[in-house]
Amino acid sequence: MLRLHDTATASVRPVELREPGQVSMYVCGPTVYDYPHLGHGRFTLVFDVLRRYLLFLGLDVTYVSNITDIDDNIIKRAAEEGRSEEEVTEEYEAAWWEAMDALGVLRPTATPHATDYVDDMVSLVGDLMARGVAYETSDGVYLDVDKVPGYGLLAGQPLDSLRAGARVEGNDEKRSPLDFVLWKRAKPGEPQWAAPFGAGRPGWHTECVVMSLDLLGDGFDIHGGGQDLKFPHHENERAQAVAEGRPFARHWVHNGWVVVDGEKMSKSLGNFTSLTDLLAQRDGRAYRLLVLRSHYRSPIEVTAATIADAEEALVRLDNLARRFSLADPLADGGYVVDGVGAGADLDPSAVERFRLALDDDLDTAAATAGIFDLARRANSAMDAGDEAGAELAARTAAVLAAALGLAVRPADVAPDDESLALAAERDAARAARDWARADELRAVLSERGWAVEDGQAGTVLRRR
RNA sequence: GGCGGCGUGGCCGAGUGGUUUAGGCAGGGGCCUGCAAAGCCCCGUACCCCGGUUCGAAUCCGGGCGCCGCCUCCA
Repeated sequence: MLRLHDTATASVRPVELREPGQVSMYVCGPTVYDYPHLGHGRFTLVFDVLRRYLLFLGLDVTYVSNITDIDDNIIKRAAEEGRSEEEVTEEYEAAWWEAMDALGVLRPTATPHATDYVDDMVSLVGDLMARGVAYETSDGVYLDVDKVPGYGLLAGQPLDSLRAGARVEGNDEKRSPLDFVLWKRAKPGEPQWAAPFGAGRPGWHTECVVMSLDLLGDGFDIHGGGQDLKFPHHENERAQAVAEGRPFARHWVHNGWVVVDGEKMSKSLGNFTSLTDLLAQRDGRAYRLLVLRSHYRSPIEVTAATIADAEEALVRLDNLARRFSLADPLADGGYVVDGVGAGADLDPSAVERFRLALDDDLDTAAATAGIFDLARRANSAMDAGDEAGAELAARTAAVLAAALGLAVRPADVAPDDESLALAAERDAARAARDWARADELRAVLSERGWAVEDGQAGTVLRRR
């Protein structure tokens, strides 16, 4: 039984599904006006891992994640660069998917775009007005949060303190500082859609509630996102659903920050690091492993050193894959279904440990530790001549790693002919016990970027 | 100001009222090896400070110090 922390109750509790065997989850996606950063990488990895674990458990998962392709930042960016909003969103959405693929994040089941849902959003806003919970001002339509029962559930603090802390805005026709915009009237030259309450564009909080309910239905199972979305974004999505009388998410899951020098990494602080840049230089699996080794609700520090640390750890797993000629279970880009249930031959106690760890609020750190333990057991058994036991442990390690989306593979780049010739020459030298020549050739190969190991069949080359 | 979180061995980073070690990286010693690499074994006797509860606390409670976050666009 999977238990997850639920922001609405501020506790870890069992995930109770709307329909047995079926999981519906919605994860707030990016606003595509810039390249993705490390924070985007973290939340997509966290929820990818959750999704994969649900799949591993044999559940059907519908995973919806939106693309926000209309918003103030996009308009601003387009104006700055003298091009259309569409050109901006097209470029950055492409960069987004490229990064997701490099991270090995499974594509969502559905990827709704805000601009495809404007009609529905207009209907929702009109309905909220008709119900008397939304009102017009000179610049748009706002939700009257005082009319929403239970507003503040996700914020985790008294409404009064939220009000006290709310920024005082210049144009204040709002009835409460907590009221939020559902529809923004268009200024001249801005993208706009017709609506009974004036041409304009939807507010950010409106798109997610409309798209999630449309694609997943009332009372879907899990709604996820970064911590900062708890309030006001998710609170406000929920408020609209509540005002409509529709059951919303059953379980709220929020992941922790990426931290730089002890501070939250964010666009407003200007200390963010591009995910695209990271992936251009490093193995995407290293970032996944880094994310897996900490708890999803804890902050993680991402630096060159912590990435390098993860890369070294990955080498250990790749070496295991090489030693045991393990096939990458994710080679086809898919996911792993429960090895035991599916009849795969795995170490049952290791699988049990893995499941206990993940069932406990997705403790990927403990699950990952188990995988490294399996690696040691596999190597150890092999050294002791227990081939069957070794292979069982190794295979289990690879499958469980893959269940978390971590491909373990030899990762060997095929050596070029010249290097192979040098390796063959070295074998000849070794056969002739010409150690000086053999060492010399190792140095040459090393300079060509190969780690040289003496296997039973002779010189083995692998990329350093 | 309101609310919340954190402080673990050289580094990253889990976890927990005592019994069994998180795990990884780096470092030291050993085995293996022609020498290495990979692998295996051993090692550092960690838990911010001060009180309290308890047979026993790093883990619970109180106080202190330090750091961080949310309340505002933000994953």
